[in-house]
Amino acid sequence: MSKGDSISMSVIRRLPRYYRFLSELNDQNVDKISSTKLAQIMNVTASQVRQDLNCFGGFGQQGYGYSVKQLQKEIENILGLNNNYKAILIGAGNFGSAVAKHLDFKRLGFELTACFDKDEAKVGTQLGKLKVQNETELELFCSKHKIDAAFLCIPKLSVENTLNRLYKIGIKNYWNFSHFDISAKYKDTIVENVHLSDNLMTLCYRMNNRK
Amino acid sequence: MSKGDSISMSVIRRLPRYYRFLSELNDQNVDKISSTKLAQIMNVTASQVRQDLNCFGGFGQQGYGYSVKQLQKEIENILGLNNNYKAILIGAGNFGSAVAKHLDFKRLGFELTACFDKDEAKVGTQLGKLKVQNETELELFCSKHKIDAAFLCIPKLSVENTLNRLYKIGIKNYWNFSHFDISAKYKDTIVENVHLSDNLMTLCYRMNNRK
DNA sequence: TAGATTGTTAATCGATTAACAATC
DNA sequence: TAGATTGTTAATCGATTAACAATC
Repeated sequence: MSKGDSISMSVIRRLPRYYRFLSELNDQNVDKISSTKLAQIMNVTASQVRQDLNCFGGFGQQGYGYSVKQLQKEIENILGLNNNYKAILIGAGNFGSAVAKHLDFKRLGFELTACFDKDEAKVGTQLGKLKVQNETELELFCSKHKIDAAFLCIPKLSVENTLNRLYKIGIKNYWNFSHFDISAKYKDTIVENVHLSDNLMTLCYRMNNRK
Repeated sequence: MSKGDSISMSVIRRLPRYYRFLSELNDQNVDKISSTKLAQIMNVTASQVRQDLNCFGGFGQQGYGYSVKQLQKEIENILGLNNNYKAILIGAGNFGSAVAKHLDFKRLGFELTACFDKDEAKVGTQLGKLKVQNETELELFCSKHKIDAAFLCIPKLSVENTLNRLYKIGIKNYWNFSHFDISAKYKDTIVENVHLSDNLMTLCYRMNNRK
């Protein structure tokens, strides 16, 4: 794997985990680490650590290891966490509120700029630092602000309609909490799905099949 | 792959998705489906569908296909969704509440029997059908009810302490929303992690690397 | 220099896809 | 019976691990 080749999703999905462990090491004032030690802490093989990192560049130094601070910074850049992508949240229900209030978007590459809901009762209420807006104002708001992504915390049946509107105004990156299969129907989109119920069913399977 | 061999996690994690699509087909009163058509709908290969299903048994009929209703039922049993595993939720914050209120646990193999929080202000408040209990009553409650799993919606720093208590009373199956690495430190546990922030960073990476 | 540890190539392992004989 | 589609084996592809020469 040489730089420039496209990176496999297996590697990409491991990056946030490297980033987290490196941040922790940095907080503990560890300043250098070898692939062997990092692998131990993270419960993976040293080979995998070196292979993964070398997809993006030679960040280490033979005979020494990796500088924790530098490596953390490199991964931060690879992930693009400094982008401050402008995002809007649709759906201020249970999950929408939890997401809005709980996550530190800034540190994750995003800035949450607005929340929308179609329930009149929710419109105008405060959600963290934001005021819930009426979903009818979606297009107007987005024409005023350059929005990069939408977090969809609405029920499956509402998704298609909302998606048509978002897609039309050029918002094509989604964080999707519903079971609506976005990428199948909307081309040129980037979708990350959160399927909590699939996850819970998997737990059920594994409990059911404990040896 | 013959029945009895242990199933790979890749296959296991696809089961809930099969289950969802089959449920939908069944709701639409479709009563038979071929691996080819199911594969089309789900955007996978027909080979994969047949290989996956045949890990568990020969549920189809040559020249005909699969009975939707029967296949759905089979996967329901494989996943163990009729178990009604008794679960408790720890942490009635943003995510804990959303989880408690939003998910239909019964259909996912669980029954949520209690919620705990250590914040006195939350104790006694209503969370869906449950009343939030003081976390100090954890052991007492669990000694009275046979609890199978715990949903951990508490911050990383609280996890270790709570986990010690749960582990001691024999609760070893966890749905973990924190970044605390449970399986590394607690043996003989089954853990499914929900790492929302990793997921969001992955979205960031992919936006950042759009070709 | 000697020791350590990377970057990278080669070997292995596992997962996905293709092919087709079995059979409804 | 002929057509369709499974169950299953074999081929391919990709991801992980091992090994080691390069080098700090």
